[in-house]
Amino acid sequence: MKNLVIVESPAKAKTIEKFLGPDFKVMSSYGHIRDLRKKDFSIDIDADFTPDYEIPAEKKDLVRQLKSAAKSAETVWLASDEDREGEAIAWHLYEVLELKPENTRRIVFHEITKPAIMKAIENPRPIDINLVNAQQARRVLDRIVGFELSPVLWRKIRPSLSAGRVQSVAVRLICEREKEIEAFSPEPYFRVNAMMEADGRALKADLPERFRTEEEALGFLESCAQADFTVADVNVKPLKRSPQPPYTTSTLQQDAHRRLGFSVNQTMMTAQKLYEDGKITYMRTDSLNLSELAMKDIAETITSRMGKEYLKPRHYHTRSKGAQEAHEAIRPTYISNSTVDGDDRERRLYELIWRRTMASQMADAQIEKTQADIEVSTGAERFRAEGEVVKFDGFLRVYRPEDGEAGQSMLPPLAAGQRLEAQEITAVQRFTLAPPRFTEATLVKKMEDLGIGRPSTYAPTISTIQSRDYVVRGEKEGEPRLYRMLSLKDGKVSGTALSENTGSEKGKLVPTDVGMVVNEFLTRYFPDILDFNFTARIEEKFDEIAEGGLGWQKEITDFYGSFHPEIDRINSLRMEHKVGERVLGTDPKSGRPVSVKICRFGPAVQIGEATDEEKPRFASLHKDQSISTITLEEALKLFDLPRKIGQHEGKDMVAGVGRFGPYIRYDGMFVSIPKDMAPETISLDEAVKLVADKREKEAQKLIKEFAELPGIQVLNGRFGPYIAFKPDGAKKTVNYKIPKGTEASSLTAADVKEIMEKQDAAPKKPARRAAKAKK
DNA sequence: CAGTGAGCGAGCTTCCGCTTGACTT
Repeated sequence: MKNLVIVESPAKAKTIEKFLGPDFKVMSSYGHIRDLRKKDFSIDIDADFTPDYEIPAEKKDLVRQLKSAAKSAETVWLASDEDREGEAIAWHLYEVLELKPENTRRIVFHEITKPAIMKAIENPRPIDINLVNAQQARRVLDRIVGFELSPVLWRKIRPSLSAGRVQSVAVRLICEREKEIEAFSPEPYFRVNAMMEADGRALKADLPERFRTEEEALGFLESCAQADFTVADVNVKPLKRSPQPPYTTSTLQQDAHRRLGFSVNQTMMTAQKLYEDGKITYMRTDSLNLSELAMKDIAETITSRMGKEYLKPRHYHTRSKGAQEAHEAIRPTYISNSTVDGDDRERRLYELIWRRTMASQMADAQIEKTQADIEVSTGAERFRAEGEVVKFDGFLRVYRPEDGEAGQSMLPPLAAGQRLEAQEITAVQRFTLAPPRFTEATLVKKMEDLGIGRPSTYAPTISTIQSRDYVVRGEKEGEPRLYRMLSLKDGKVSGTALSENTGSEKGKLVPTDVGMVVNEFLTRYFPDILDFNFTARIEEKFDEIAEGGLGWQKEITDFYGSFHPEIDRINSLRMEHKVGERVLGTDPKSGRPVSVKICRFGPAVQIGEATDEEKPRFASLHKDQSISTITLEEALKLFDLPRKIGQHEGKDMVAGVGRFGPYIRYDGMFVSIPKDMAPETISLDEAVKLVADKREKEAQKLIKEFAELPGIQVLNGRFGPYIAFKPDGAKKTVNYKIPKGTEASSLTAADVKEIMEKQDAAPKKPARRAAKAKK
């Protein structure tokens, strides 16, 4: 083999191989091939922070293949991305594959086009060890922060918690926003608008002033009853609107959320599919750049479809902090395809990308904005009517901005001095708005603004803070709120009370008690790490390392020198109360103190102290309760459960609330209590019925068992029939799936045995680190 | 969420950034 080219992504490898011809074999590293060992700290502090790298098990096979390919190649071309991580990947490849300097070349290209790649091949350079060292500094710092901070949380708050340079700041943003919302009290005001008529044509006008009270609003409406309305002046001015740049990961996530209702994860999965199918360019990017070739194609498409007056080639420059711009912006690979095959999501996301890309190279929209002020004869206030006429649609032809005034209607022709007829004037009560909770997409935007996280980590970070129980996607619908509406029609003012929904948390990111407590703790004791500018500041240091002006170990030594003593200090602090603990008062029955805090299994109430003679009693908070708001009464009420409802056939019937919600316990079995009943009030009769229903269901559950296979049952489960096996004396059952197309009721003992053996022999898939890992 | 409802206590948990798997029970 003559040439081996190694890139990071297999989809990229496939494309490049086509450009390069038969003398080149192109393989992929699938990202990093080596990292710090997963479990241990893996940094030798005493040996100048020497990292202990390993090839993860799942990469061993790949590395073997790369190594043998490299051995038989005359020249190896390391073509990983041109950024810090890419340079490190090249270096790790060089080391691990034991490459030789004389036949190794490092090349880079920002766009996957034949000329760009040919040019790269003609301009190889050595591996930039300074850039590699900047990556090592980044990697080592993140490990130090994460692996020293997290254990502090285990000791002081709860096991298995996590903290890190990125996730902890993300949680902080959400917690602080929540505190702003809690501290906010909405102020009512009245907003007035009018439906008017000019020579038989309707127009809408608003009053720029707001009224603070209903009395003031009423007074104004009443004064309007006798008033004349006259156009005072009409102001027409041209307005230019320009398109937005093409998508990056972050803006695509935001726009797909707003316009298509996609979660950040959905967007990334869909984009990944489009990328693998060769329909769009790489989807994890912070670059606004379009290749010359793409610009040319887009220009041609615009010209041929819409005419050259719609074309305006534009180059965009990124403003985002820490952008590394190793790729292009996200764009269609072939702009002439305005749609693609695929499922619904793929088609919609593609179309969005196509529109935004096209628009980014199109002419400004020319708009004529008309503004008319309307005098009220009885007072100084003036109504204002606004209208827009699009003189030339430009980029609006393919992409409409979501927010903003686009779409305002036209006004009928108006002239100064013209009299208008008021049809109806209404004053509607509104309320000042608290700052909005973050959605996944707006959190990503904020993180990008702060330079925290990278395109490849936005979606995973959002998953992490949710799987750690720091943050949940809100489910509360909000509450109805009454508001007043006053209306002036036919000379009479009438008032109505209306209701609207407010405070909905649906789909918004809401901090949990654990999230709040962890955030309070970290911001108090580690303010430097939690500072919104921490990442930006160390990025400057990493840049210096990359430029060769600073040794990476020196930088890490400095950081560790100030960070680690703080860890020791906080660990040794003896705290009288647990972090986040709130003392509610005393239990009137026992006279012992009552407090709420984060316990091993989450937020809980505790009566008494561990040092007391009698052991403390515990009760978990309900899902809708919070450490910060629960009262003593509510807390004590939690100890009313589990409650003995009575006896049935000589056995106790007990109601309680567990990890999976309200339940009835009877004769060693548990039955969930449905939503329309409560454990506090459920009657013995109701409970008996629930138990009977469950027993009946249980009876239907068993499809088959076999005398010769003890402990094995064929059962009817939530997802259909399955085989359950409980080894003798074991606590847990092991389940096996029944192959598709097999009738469960006709299974024989031999069939079952065979299914089980087959699945036992099948290789287990590597454990996924997901939310399921929790107990 | 293929069963379930803490507390014993040994041993475990944890970071960020590159990449895609093989699954839909």
